[in-house]
Amino acid sequence: MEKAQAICIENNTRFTHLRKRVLELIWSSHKPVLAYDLLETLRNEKMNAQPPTVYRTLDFLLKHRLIHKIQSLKAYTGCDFPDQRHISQFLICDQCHQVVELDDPLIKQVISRQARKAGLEIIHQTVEILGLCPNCQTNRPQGGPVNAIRNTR
Amino acid sequence: MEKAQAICIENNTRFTHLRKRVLELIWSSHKPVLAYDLLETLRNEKMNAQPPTVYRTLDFLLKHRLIHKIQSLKAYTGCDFPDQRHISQFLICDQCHQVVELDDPLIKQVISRQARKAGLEIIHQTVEILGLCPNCQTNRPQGGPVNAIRNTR
DNA sequence: TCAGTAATGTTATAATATATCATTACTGGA
DNA sequence: TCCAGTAATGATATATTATAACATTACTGA
Repeated sequence: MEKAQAICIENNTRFTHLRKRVLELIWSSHKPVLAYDLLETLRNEKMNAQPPTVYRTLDFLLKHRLIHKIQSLKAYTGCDFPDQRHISQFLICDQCHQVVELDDPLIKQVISRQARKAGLEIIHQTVEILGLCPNCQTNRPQGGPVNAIRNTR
Repeated sequence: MEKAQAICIENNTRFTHLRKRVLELIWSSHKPVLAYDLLETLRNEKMNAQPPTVYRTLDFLLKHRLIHKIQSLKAYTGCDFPDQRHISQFLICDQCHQVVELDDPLIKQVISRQARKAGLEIIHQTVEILGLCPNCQTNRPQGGPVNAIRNTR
């Protein structure tokens, strides 16, 4: 939180109650959070929120690299390394939806190299790896092998 | 198209008019297509389509690996190598939205290795690299550098 | 203090996606 | 050929995710 505060000061912007609260909510969840779940929580706290309230706040937090969006889950998760610029990769458990953030230089480098070889000037890398986490591998549901192709929600 | 046909026969399922037409539409577009754009096209062709018509067909084509979904664009694109099982990476131009499909074994291997190192049993890799394609690099819009963080739509 | 801007409130609506049940069309066996 | 069973599609409704546009409030710095 102090880091978030510091980043806001540095960027000459305000770390308001709303922004702080949303960041807390995202951080306190052990899984990526959906925008409308945040909305509901804020409403329960009598914060009189509407969808734009949430999406604006999420945009702010994304812009200042305090959170990430997991595209394949349409969900938002805290950034583990807010103070250093980095490119993340996400390991997503298909069963419990827990997410691990990697900051793997090797993956980053290989992707960068191959993309540039193809002539692309890179803006952003989205790397989301869906699978079963160690815990869910042992507690499997019915036992059948998981189909590799599916919509991830 | 013959390959699509063959794949359906092999999987003991039907390559109906609807499925064929949707696949044609996706293939004939040089960019990833949105579901509701497909819907509109089908309706213009007097095919009397509703959202489930399109999404069911997309699910079918995804399941049989005839198309891919680009998560960060919420759009669908033809698969360049439908007959061989593979893991794709996508190079997406932020400006013209053109997409190139890579099937890069090195990226695949590095990601697999690092993910397994973290204990994940992999189901699927989503790798989407946003940038500027060679053509759009020369025809830049106003000249300013592009912000690295944004919502990709 | 007050003007300018940043942030939030408010209303409405767009865009994406799925659930459910009804109907039609194909397939394979009697 | 006909019929039963299943695959595919039709149809209606609704859920979920996200943004546009304008009004109001709250902070900041001269």
